[in-house]
Amino acid sequence: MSEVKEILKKKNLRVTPMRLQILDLMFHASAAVSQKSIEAKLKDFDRITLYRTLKSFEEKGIIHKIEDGTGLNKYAMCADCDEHHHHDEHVHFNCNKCGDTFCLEDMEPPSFVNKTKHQIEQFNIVLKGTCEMCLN
Amino acid sequence: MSEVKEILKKKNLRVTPMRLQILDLMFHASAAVSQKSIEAKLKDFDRITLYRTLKSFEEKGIIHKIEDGTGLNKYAMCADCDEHHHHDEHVHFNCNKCGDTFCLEDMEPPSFVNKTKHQIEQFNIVLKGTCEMCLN
DNA sequence: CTGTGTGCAAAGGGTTTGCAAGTAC
DNA sequence: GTACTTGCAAACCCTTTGCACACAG
Repeated sequence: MSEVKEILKKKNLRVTPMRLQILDLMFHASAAVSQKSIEAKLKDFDRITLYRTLKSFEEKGIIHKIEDGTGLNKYAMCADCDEHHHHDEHVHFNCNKCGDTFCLEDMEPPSFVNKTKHQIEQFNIVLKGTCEMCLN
Repeated sequence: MSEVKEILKKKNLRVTPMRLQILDLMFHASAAVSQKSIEAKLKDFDRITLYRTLKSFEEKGIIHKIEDGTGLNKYAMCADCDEHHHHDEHVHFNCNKCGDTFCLEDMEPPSFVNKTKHQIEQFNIVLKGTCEMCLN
């Protein structure tokens, strides 16, 4: 709990019980979390405020949004992002069976040689398949 | 107009004016089209029916949905899809300036060597940047 | 004390469902 | 004629906005 407290202070966000619990939940999650799953676990907090909380976390570079194609936006802690730039150009993986989404920090993103006439600046890659847990 | 008529017949969908016009629009579009842009061009048709039309086209493998990260879902004709399988594993490109999205049919998708413990089966790649038109 | 954060109510937007009338074949 | 398709109304869900109260610093 004290780690996440430090994160909030470092980003000049006020330390409130709601923020602590949300951030703690994400800090210890093994997969990216959807807003829905946060609501389910933290029932007593207001759903609308949760939108604002996630938005401010995202703006400060504490978390990043993952569009994994399931329709549900998910969020995960940023490894090295800040309010100026999101370094979220790593590969994401979404399991077709359990629906969980992970950041594949260890996987090298492919270099896109610019064969098209368009100028490539960023990219978003989501791999899909069966995750380690569901394979066994 | 006769090409799209053949497509509908081949997929066992009834040939109606609405379907012809929607499909014709997508057939001749240079970029993927959003539902909003279809509504703008085909004002006289019912918005709700358009949802169902796009859904049935997608289910029959005539078009595929592209989630380009703009929030607006877009659709493009499938090169070689059918009701059993979508071969939409080509790379997509989204322009930050004009917002247009293209299928990069010519770009070879990278082969993902399975370095993770998860089993990779499909992928979704969206490149972002500035398109040819906006560069000039 | 001051400004930020929270909760509630309401509004907004996109999407889906139900049903009767219309139309392709 | 029959089954599919359409249009309209209403419902549903997710997300945003406005505002008064509560609370962190």
